[in-house]
Amino acid sequence: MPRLVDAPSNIQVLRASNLLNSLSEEDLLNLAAASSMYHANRGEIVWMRGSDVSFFGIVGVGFVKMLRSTASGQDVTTEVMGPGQIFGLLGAIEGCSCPQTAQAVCNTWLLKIDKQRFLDIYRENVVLKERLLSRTTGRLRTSYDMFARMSTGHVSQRISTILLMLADSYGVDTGTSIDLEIPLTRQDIAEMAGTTVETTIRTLSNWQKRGLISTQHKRISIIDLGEIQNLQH
Amino acid sequence: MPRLVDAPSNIQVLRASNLLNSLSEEDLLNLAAASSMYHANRGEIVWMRGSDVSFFGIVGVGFVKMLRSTASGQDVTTEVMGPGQIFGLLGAIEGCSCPQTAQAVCNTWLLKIDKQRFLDIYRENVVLKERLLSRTTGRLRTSYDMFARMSTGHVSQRISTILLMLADSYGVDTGTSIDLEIPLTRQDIAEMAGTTVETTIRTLSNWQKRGLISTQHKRISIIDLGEIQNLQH
DNA sequence: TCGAGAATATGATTGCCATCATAGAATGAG
DNA sequence: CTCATTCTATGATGGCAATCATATTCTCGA
Repeated sequence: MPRLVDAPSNIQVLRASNLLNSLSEEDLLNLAAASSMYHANRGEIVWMRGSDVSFFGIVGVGFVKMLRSTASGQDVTTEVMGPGQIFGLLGAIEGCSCPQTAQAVCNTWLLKIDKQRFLDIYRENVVLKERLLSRTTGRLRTSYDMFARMSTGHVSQRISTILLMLADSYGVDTGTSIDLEIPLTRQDIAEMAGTTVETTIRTLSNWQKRGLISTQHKRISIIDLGEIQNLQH
Repeated sequence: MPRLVDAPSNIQVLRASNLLNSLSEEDLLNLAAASSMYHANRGEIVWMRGSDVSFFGIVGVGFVKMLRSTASGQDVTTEVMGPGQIFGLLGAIEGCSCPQTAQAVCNTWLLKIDKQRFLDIYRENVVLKERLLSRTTGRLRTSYDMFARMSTGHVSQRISTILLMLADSYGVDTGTSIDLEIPLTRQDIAEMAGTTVETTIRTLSNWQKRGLISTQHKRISIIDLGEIQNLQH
């Protein structure tokens, strides 16, 4: 499979992380040396839930989704990580295996960072701890928010919530529309909204006919943001 | 309204918190002096979402639920806090208002702790920061887990998940059954499961007829744990 | 360029669950 | 003890969405 994009450098990816870029130059170089760039093909499982890996990851180029399998076998996506975002770090610090599965949404370059080397730096760095707490608090808040929205309401409300969340994180405002940078299939969106592919397709098709969004394969653009927001009520 | 239970002492409640009990005796007494015991009647709003309060709380006796109102006006309960548990702390540290509403599930004694006094202690205490991160990480994990279970599956699966979660936190194993210590109405459970009262009543009635649970007013006992767990599949 | 496979699309049908309506039971405050 | 109020219970009904089935379109790699 072709690697459409060149690999970024280790240090480049580390600097792009707004959690780690507070580290000293020395620590950054140290970490860069203890890391390895890895290319994951679309759909590739970066790691499986419960497996004990010696690294955590930062997305360099591309996107990784974190998902859980429910008892009934259905996959549910909890988060989508983009460039500069870290995944699997909390498991590394707590010393337990990551409870989620990480899967590449598209062809992705990611930096695998050695847990041990990071922990050596982490243990002595109070600022890093504070930042991490702040980041974790934010995620917790978002999670509760999504939880409240997802556990109630109709499918169209849930899907609109997902679109708006994605637009918030990975949307590019072109003036006439907000384009989502992530190549997501209807299946991907269905897994986030906790519904089926068919229903997702029907919903998005309907919105497209009404001119609220436009889609070209896996690329979605929000045209009528106000109306999408209204759908949440 | 009668106060069925006597108020615990400030220091007693502080010691019951497994986050704060690592503090020095001096700090604990200091905090105790900056706190005030408060009695909330059943249904009373301890604080409203978005309001800026100068304290966070620890449950002494009773239970407090954290809830959010969705755009459609429906309330969703995200967490239930029992004796020794802290709520509103993250908002205090981040310096923003708590994004959730706190409401007493039953007549409850809670300790209101002054934010500022706590922050003075917090800032200098690395161990406390680590513990808080650990606690927050755990909550995040639980939240994602609930999210995955709640955003998919049938109502009976969702309600069984809620019962099991409650049993895990507040269940007392009597040998023949697991009794939930929290007095919850069907409405309360419905708000946690993201469904309606009627459906919750039907589901629980059905389980009671089948001998899986027994209920006496607001008290629920799980009789056939295995079968309730099976319902999740 | 072409073909296999993935992704999107759409119809038909079933069934779960929200909603509305109403009634009975239990609780607790005075 | 009593009554208002809250809580539980249950029926009837309609609609939304899951499921199954089947095309059609689109992508990407050979």
